Amino acid sequence: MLPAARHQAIVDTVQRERVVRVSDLAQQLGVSLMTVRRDIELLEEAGRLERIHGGAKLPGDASTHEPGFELKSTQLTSEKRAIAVEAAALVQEGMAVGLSAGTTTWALAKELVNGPPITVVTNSVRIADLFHHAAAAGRTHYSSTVILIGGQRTPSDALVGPIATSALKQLHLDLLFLGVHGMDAVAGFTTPNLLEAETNRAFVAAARKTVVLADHTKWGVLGISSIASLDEVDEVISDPGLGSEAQRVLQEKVGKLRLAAA
Amino acid sequence: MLPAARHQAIVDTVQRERVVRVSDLAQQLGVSLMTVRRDIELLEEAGRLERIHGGAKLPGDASTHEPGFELKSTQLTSEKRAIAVEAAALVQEGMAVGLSAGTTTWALAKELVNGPPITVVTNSVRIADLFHHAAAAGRTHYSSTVILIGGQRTPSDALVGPIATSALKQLHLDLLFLGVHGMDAVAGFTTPNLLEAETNRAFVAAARKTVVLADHTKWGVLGISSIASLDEVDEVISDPGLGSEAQRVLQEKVGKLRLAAA
DNA sequence: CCTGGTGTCGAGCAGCGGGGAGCATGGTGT
DNA sequence: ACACCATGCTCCCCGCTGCTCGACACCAGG
Repeated sequence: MLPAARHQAIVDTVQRERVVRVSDLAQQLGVSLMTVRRDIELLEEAGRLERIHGGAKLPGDASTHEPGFELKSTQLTSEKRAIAVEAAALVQEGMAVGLSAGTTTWALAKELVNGPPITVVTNSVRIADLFHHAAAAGRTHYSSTVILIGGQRTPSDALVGPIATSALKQLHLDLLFLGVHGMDAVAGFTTPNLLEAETNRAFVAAARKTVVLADHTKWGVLGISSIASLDEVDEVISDPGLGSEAQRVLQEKVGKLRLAAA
Repeated sequence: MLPAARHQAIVDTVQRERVVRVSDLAQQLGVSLMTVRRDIELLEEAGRLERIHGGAKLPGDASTHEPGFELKSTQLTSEKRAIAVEAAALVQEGMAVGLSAGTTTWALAKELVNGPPITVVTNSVRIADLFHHAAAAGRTHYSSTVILIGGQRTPSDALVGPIATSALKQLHLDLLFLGVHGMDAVAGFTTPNLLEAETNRAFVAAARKTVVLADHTKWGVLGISSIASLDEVDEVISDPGLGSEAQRVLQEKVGKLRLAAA
């Protein structure tokens, strides 16, 4: 067994198991404890793993095992927050408001819990949680009604599938805020998750007015599945980082474009 | 068990259950109370959880000292667990299993995450969370499919209302585990929440076989709303604390009564 | 409001298992 | 044959763990 191959095997194991002990590796690879320790020392210097007492673990694994959400929700917070504030201004007391799953809509939800009482319809467990906890803590005088659409849960905490779409068919929304993964001049609004796209299409169908929330980094990004073409939505809220060409296209196709200053 | 793995397990448990007690963690992880306390201390410094008397909770979670966290978590846990273990034995790989909201069904869910892969249908956000986190942590080889029924959220974390009932009409369950607030010779199985009762009736209608989980303290308790009469369910699982008169009635009306020894 | 009982918390100490330095050995390339 | 490198071994140290005991928090009863 060559050292390089052994190193690779160790890294593989750590990535697979998240944490691994020196003694297990030694037995599994048929080498001594010392050798494994030295390997781990080297690999730590190379930044491929992190050494801990008794073994090794993934580097920087101190955080949650859902890297997507936590990371994304800290990224671009100022732009997202500005977009959320702008969007919240569209909401009036008593409205039935739809919120798709996503980090930008989540930022909006954080604004809305402190706003006037409304009826919220969402397929995001996290967003429903947000309102639920706010109501439980009594932070809002009159609490909003939250309807969580059912279905199967995706890794990004969205509920999708036939249950979700058929539930949406029964509902009518005054206003839908849609988070997207990408927007493009020809492909329109897209997401990488097929099931989520289907659910979002149902959301759009149920809403009288659709507003897309997307920061400027979303322009030109294509997910595999289309949610809607540009002219199917009524408004886009983005931020001033959006290129002038993108602004022109959106202005023309969507009709209404709002740029939220951070 | 490596410290890092243990820390991860603790954080997972806290995120899944919102509140955990030191003693439960110690037993579950096979380490001493002191070790768990020290781990919790470290994890608190890292901001991954918050320490409370007797255990730990999610950081920033409003459900600080709900009236009787102490009480609720210690009360009847052994009976509930015994009932849950007994119930879990009825579940076989690939089944479509319904779980109503409630603490007893939640205890059952904790058993089921480590069991064979099944399809779970529930209206409890907490139970869905449980499976979701277990799957994300990769603790189960083949993860179960979880369908969360939508609707409005009650204070006890159940999703109810027309959305929930209409979603249940589309589904068929091999087996339903129903948690109830009270059972009585004449009133049958009852709950204090009208909306929850309606949803639970929809659950019963969707299931080919219904099993009620209820510890002995539920006997003679009446909620305002009836879910089902005694003869409408196929089996009751309770504990040996159940009075002999109650045993006789249940045996006669339900047909099958199982008492789980703690 | 006070008081007792139960259970939890924290500090200190001892045992144990893993970590690291230095040296001997074997295998390989020159 | 020689030099070099990787490996394994041994001894000593250190961190982790569990135990014990005194202090404190929470709950129940008067």
